Amino acid sequence: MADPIGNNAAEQLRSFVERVERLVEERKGINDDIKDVFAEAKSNGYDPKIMRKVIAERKLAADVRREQRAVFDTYCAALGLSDVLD
Amino acid sequence: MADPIGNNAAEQLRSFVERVERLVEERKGINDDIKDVFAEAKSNGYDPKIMRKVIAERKLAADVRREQRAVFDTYCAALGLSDVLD
Amino acid sequence: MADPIGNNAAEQLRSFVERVERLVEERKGINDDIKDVFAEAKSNGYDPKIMRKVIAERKLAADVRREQRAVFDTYCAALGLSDVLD
Amino acid sequence: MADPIGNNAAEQLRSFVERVERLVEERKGINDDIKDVFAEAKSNGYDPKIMRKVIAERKLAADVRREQRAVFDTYCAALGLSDVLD
DNA sequence: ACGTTTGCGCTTTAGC
DNA sequence: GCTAAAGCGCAAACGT
Repeated sequence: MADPIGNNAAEQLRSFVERVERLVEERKGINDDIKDVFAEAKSNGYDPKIMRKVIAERKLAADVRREQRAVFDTYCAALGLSDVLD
Repeated sequence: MADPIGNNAAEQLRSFVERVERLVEERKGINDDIKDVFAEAKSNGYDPKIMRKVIAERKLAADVRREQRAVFDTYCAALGLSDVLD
Repeated sequence: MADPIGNNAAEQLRSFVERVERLVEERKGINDDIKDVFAEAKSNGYDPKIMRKVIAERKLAADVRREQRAVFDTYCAALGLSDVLD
Repeated sequence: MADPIGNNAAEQLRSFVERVERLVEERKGINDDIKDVFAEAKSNGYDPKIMRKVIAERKLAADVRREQRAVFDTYCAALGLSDVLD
């Protein structure tokens, strides 16, 4: 039986949609894992709320560092320097 | 040298924090993957916006089905029936 | 004594913050009022839980109507019609 | 025409429901006002995100103070002291 | 009075 | 960069 044009397209679209749905499922799983870790930490006497603050702080610090590094790299490139911090 | 009390706690806390940070990283990776799929679909001529609508619709339908199934199970349990749809 | 630059800014910021805090207080007051109404209704023999369901239902209906109206307006605009329901 | 029993009840119920709905409307208005204040602050160069943090901090401080005051009052009462901080 | 469950507001994230 | 939407934590409310 011949494969009508449009059928392939439908299959392809279906494939894309299902790939996204699969990834969303995975993401949900990870979110659940995160909740589990906080719950476990809490049962060990740590305050989840404060932990979140700490994590946010570390993330911010990392972002700042990344940004400074990017500026530094830009300057090095502008000056024709090989990057000494590699 | 002995391990002072409090040090273990610090290590444990650090472990929890890093586990969360690792999971957040994974989640970010998945988000990127999702974006990639949409980009690929778009380059194949599919409209990402409409795809999102379709996915949302499918999710909603799945939720409704899940809900109906839950009600059905409740009724079966109430009637002392083994669940024929298992 | 002169008013140093930066002091005005601090005052302005303080003003914004306090306005928000005042509004949050008002909101809390309203929430308390709502609780009072439910309590009064309950003491008159009405079931708060069912009342909440009714209110939610009415809200949902209103939202749906609003949404339909938005779609209608969109169509009117698309067709270059002045909106007859204004 | 006589007023059947139950009609008064219906009116009363309707009154309660509408009072709640009215309060919910007011609350929504306040929420909008809060958004407006943040928007205005932003247009004056203040960062709403940081403002929120500041407000949360102040609230926390106020709560702590309130809590300490409550404990203090309790102790005063337990010791038969009139509360010197009134 | 406590634990469970639902609704609300906030935060964060993604798209435009 | 801004605006809209989804996910999350939190708090109040109901049942035990």
